[in-house]
This record gives sequence, C-alpha cells and structure tokens, in this order.
Amino acid sequence: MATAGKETPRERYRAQLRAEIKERAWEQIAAAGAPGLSLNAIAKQMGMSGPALYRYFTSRDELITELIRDAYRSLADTVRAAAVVDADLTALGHALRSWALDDPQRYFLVYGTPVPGYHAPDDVTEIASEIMESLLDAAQSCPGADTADQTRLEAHLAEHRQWAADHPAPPAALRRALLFWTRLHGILSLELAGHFTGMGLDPAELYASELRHLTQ
Amino acid sequence: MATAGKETPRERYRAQLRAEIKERAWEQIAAAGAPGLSLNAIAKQMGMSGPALYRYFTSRDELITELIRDAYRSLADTVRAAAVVDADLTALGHALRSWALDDPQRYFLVYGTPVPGYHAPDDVTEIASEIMESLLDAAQSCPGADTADQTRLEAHLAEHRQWAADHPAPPAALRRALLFWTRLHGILSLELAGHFTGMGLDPAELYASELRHLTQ
DNA sequence: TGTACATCAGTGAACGCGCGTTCACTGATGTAC
DNA sequence: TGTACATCAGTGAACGCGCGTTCACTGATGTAC
Repeated sequence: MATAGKETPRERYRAQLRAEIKERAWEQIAAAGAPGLSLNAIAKQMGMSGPALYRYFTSRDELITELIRDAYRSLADTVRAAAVVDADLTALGHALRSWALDDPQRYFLVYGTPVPGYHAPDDVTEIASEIMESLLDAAQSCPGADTADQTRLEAHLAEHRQWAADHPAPPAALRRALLFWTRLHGILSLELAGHFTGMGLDPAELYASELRHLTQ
Repeated sequence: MATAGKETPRERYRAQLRAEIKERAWEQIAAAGAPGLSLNAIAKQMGMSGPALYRYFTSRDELITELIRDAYRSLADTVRAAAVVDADLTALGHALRSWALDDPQRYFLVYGTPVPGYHAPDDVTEIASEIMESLLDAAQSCPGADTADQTRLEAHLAEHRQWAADHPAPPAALRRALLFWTRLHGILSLELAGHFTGMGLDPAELYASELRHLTQ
C-alpha cells in the first residue's frame, strides 16, 4: 500500500504496459491526429483485445487527459531545464523550438485547436504557470534595453500581473516574457501547420531574428 | 447550361439548401469542433433523412473542404477590404482581430491544428497568397522607421521572397508584413484557445501594443 | 516445502450506437408539343 | 390549354464498419500458513 519504496513485479509490469499504451497512442496521434485516437485500435496494434486496456485506463478520456498532461509536463521540464542551465532567453527559445519540432502533434495537444466541450484538469493549469515561471526567470535575468514606445504595455502589465503574482520580475521582464511567448508561438504554430511551405523563406531565420530582437 | 444569367427556381432552391447545410455545419463545428461534423446529424437537424444531403454534397469531405474554402475566402475578403479602404496596417490588424473573435472555430479551420493526412486543394493556397498580398500592400504604404538590428532578417527576405514574387514591396515591407502576420497570429491563437484566461491581463491591450509597435 | 486461497491480467461475447454511403423507389416539379 | 414525358428532390431500407464500454469467465501469478 505504500506509494513509495520497492515496486512489486506486478506494479512494474503495470507501469510498463501503461507506458506502452501511451506510446502507441502517440503513434496513432501522429498518424491521424488526436480526434482519431481509438482504444480498440491501440489494443489491436499491441496484439490484445480491446477491453484489456480498461485494466490500465478507465476510459478513452482518461488516456487523452493523461497524454495532454504528459505533453505539458514535457514542455515545462524542457523549459525549466533550459532556464536553469543558464538563465538565458536565447537558450530557452532554442529549447522551445527543438521541443516543438520534435513532435508537432504533441505541440498541438498543448497549443492547438481547443475542443469546444473540453476543460483541462486543474493540475494542467498548474503546469502552465510553471512554464510561465521559467519564462519570467529567464526574462528577468536578461537586462536588455527597453523599447521606449512599449511603456504603455508595461504600465498595463504592472497592474495586471496575476500570472506573475508570485514572481518578483519587474514590468519590463513581464513584457519580455509575454512577447517571447506570443511571438515565438506565432511562428512555431504557423511553421508546424505548414503555412510557410511554398513561401520560400526559412522559418529558422525568422525565429532566430525574433529571438535576437527579444533579447537584444 | 449557361453558368451566368437567370437562375431557374430549381437552381435557386439548390443554392439555398446548400447554404443552409453549411450554416448547420458551422453550428455543429462551433458546438463540437470540426472532427465531430456529421452529415447525418445535420440532416436530422434540418428535418431530412441522411441520404438527402448527397444531392448537395458528394461526401462529407467535400463539405469540409468547402467550409475551409469559405473560411479562407472570408478572411481574404475581410483583409482585402481593410487594405483597400485605407492601406493601413493598423486598420488591417483590427479587422483581423474582429474576424477572428467573430468565429473562433472558423479561425481554427484556417490556422488550427492540421489533420495529418489532409492536404488543402490548390485554390485554397491561392487564396492564402491573396491574403499575403493584402498584407504586403498595407505594409508597403506604411513607411515607419526600420529597427536597425533586424537588417539580417531583411537580408534573408530580400533573397527569399517567392511569397512576394509578384509584389514590388521592398525588404523592409516584407519584414513588416511577415511579423505582422506571425506576431498577431501568436496572440490571437493563444487568446482564442483560452491560454490567457486566469492570467489577468487584457489580450486586447497586448494586441494593440504589438500593432502599435509594428506600425510605429 | 508444499498446499489453499486471493488477486489480477486478459479473453470473447455482447450491447447499443452513430457513422458514411448505396440503392431502388415515390412523388412533385418543370419542359415540350 | 392540356397532355406526355423527363428531371430531380427526398425517403426508407440496408450494408458494413468501428467505436466505447460491460460482463461473466479462464488462467496465471502472487501470498499466507
């Protein structure tokens, strides 16, 4: 009953199978998108019968929620790692890009089209703030010059900073963290969705240019 | 047989019913997202039997493709109208935002998570270049100062401008049009997906700030 | 060490559902003489 | 103007499919004495 300590062989086996189910799930998502995810199809691919998976996930929804959680967790860890090694927005930006290109569908599970009915569980929003925290850490220790004509935004952020309530970053850092997030996300999501194909430009150049501009 | 000229009552009726089917389709998409679109459900909602819709669309895929085309067309028209009235990036930016907020699912049909197998038909990519053209028009007639440290991006764009091959805009305008697109899209897509909720900031402020910064 | 029992993984049949799509048909609307 | 015919909208039955999920059951694995 102890949650910590030695794992029994059965527990180990369970964890292993859960992991394999998730792996197959990611493969299916990569092949047909998240809405096409099917427990039966996963079971078939693993050489098991459909109902067998209900030993490991209580429903299809639980599996999807778990995948979303994993995606957020993975992003938060990636970002935090980059923010810890050297609190540098540039490094963080490149880490973010690598993470996104590594698995586009995982990126879209976090930042893609929302499903009208669905609401993410609470712990996911907690992970989301963890991500913002890492951004703020990095933005704070990057003391570039402020662009004069954006003081209006900083004034707004100085009084609307619930998202950074626990963080001591000054308005200029808030602004930088926020723009880092929205600008890079803009490029990444357009790139991953293929909206640059045929345009003849290199998204990496564009990305690097924005990153340079953000860190000055 | 003439494609132009008087419409027969039957043709008028056909067009009308096609339009109503699309309307119901949009309602369904708004309620459950695009993957949940079902011809049978639309028919039921219209008080018809399922197979009846096959008089108006040869398949579910044709309907979806048509909706995507309409979404692109609508965006292109909106953007062009704003670019024609006064070739002003600020006005264009506000028009874009209104269009996006007006129907988030329509926005996501254009810029949302791509379906792994799906490829848009050729005429849709043509409409996409139409959109870039309007952006370039507006960007060209907005002669703000260039930020010095982005000359590297301009140099890249000067030599990678297939997307603006038919357009006389100089590199500085290319850069502005591109950043207009990626930055505003970043904010809009995060806002529409609800990623700002709970953060306490006003996306409109952020959007306006970026717009101001882009037009200087 | 062996025996008796509890736990749990996985199966196969079944339920109900909604989907896209086809097909032969009915009945109304339009067209030609 | 009326009659004969062609066109076309819409129906209802049917097909085959895959889905999520439940349930009673088998057989293997672990546990207690």
